[in-house]
Order: sequence, then structure tokens, then C-alpha cells
Amino acid sequence: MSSPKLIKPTESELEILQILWIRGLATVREVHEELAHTKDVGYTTTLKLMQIMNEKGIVKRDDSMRTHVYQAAVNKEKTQRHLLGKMIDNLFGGSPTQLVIQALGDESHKASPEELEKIQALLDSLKK
Amino acid sequence: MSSPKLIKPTESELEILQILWIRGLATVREVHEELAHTKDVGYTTTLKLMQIMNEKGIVKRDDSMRTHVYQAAVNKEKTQRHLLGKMIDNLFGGSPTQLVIQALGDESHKASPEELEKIQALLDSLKK
DNA sequence: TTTGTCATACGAAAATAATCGTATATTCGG
DNA sequence: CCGAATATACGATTATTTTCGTATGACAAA
Repeated sequence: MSSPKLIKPTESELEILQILWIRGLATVREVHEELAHTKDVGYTTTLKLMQIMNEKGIVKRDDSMRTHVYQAAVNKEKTQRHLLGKMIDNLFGGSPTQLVIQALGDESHKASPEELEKIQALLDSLKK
Repeated sequence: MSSPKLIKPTESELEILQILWIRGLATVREVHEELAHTKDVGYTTTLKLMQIMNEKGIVKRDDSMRTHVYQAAVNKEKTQRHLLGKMIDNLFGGSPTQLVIQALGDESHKASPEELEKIQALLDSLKK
């Protein structure tokens, strides 16, 4: 098997994972304050979530100090592919192409010219 | 505004929606039997789900006959884009590029040359 | 040392989702 | 007409996710 454990993080857990994937290491306080920018939620809620994620093995933590330091324990790309695959099957009848077309047509998440070039490059390599 | 209501169907609701999007019209029995191919679930569970979806406005039904006939009440492409947008925010940091790249690079569902041309055409129109 | 701040632990409520048992009505074959 | 099959309605349970209150310990400054 390619992956020892296939987890399906909840939506809240994904929000936390995204922060950890960017920062690498972070305390609950740091994660919480970043979450608080876009979400109205209590500190102990974030704490509890991260404790649960630790139990599930989604994150690891260093608790050798009073303030624990967390990091993601699941691979970002692997998690993305896993959930993307689920969505392709769930919502796009197994066709990633349909998903791509819808994603590119999403008016509220426009791709920049640079991003379009990246996609073009990938497309060119696929065409060969 | 573009959409009267933005709904977020649950996973089970999506399974049902997919069947209705394909069939157009269907009874609970028909939906249930299709679900049963891949899932072990009781008839009344499917019934209840579809009743709830009706209350939420996700599906419509004709109950003028004893056996009610259901159809999707939400647009397929609109729903796809909406959920895709959520995934882009939740899992890809708001950037569709990584999502598109992962989807195009999916080795288990390769895109055909015709599909690649469709994507190319869309990409061309976005570049202008 | 006392007090205020900040940390984790823990229990449990609140919200949401999924499941199914049972009651009851309708239909159809015989 | 009667019984089996099939339909919906509805209540209730179970599971999962999200939320937060409260207890308690550590630390630092006065």
C-alpha cells in the first residue's frame, strides 16, 4: 500500500492542517490566532481540536516543554490527492477533466497569468 | 444575485444527487437500489434522506401519486463549482492551480486528447 | 509569596449527520 | 375480501463534529 493510513480530516482539521503545512511548527496559540483572522472561535476549541488530531495521528507534537509545539503528521500532497480523488468520484463521475474545467471556470478563484502558464506547461507535456 | 440558495449537500446527499442528475426523475426505490450497489444501507434510510433533501430544497418531488417521483432541484454545474471552491479554500490555500495540476496529473484517470483540447480551449480563452 | 497570565486536560453540551424500527396507508393478486 | 408487498411518515437512536466551561498547574513580575 502506498499509505499506511488514509485519513479523512474534517473541515476544521483541514483548516488547522493548512496552517501547519505552511508554518511547519506552531503552537496552539499561533494556530489559533491565525484561525481567528477568518473565524470566530474560542481558544480552547482550537486546543481541543489539535489534541484530537494528535490522538488521531494527524499531527505530532513536542510536549517536552510547557507550551507544546505541533506539526503536521500527514503529507500535504498525499492528503490533497486523496481528497481530490474522492471528490472526482463523488461529484464528477470519475472524470478529472470535468473537475479541471469547473475549477478553471470558477469566477471567484481566478488563476493568475503565471498560474495559467504553469497549467499550460503541464498541458503541453500531457499532449505529447 | 446569481443563486437563490447556496447549499452544501452532505456526502450522502451527494450520492443521491449524482443519481438524480443522471436519471432526471427517479423514485426512492430506484435511487435506493442504485445506492445499494455500492453501499449497504436500509431502504428507509434512503427514504428519510430524500425527505430531508426535499425539506431543504435540494430535491423536488411530485407526490401526486402514491409513489413519489423525485428530481434534483439544484444545478449540477453550480453545485460542482460551489463545492470545488470550498475545496480550493480548505485544501489548496485558495489557489486553484495546485488543484488543477494534481487533477491533471492523476495517473489513475488519464484525460483523453479530446478532453485535453477542451481544457486547452478554455485555457486559451482565460489567457486573453 | 501573592497575583495575574497563559498553558494543558478534561468533560460534556450543542449541532449535525446518518441510521433504522415501527406504524399506517395503498395496491394488487388470488 | 384478504394477505403480501410496497409506499410514506415519523420518532428516536447513534455517531460524529464542533464548541466551550472549568479545573489545574506553571511562570513571572511586583
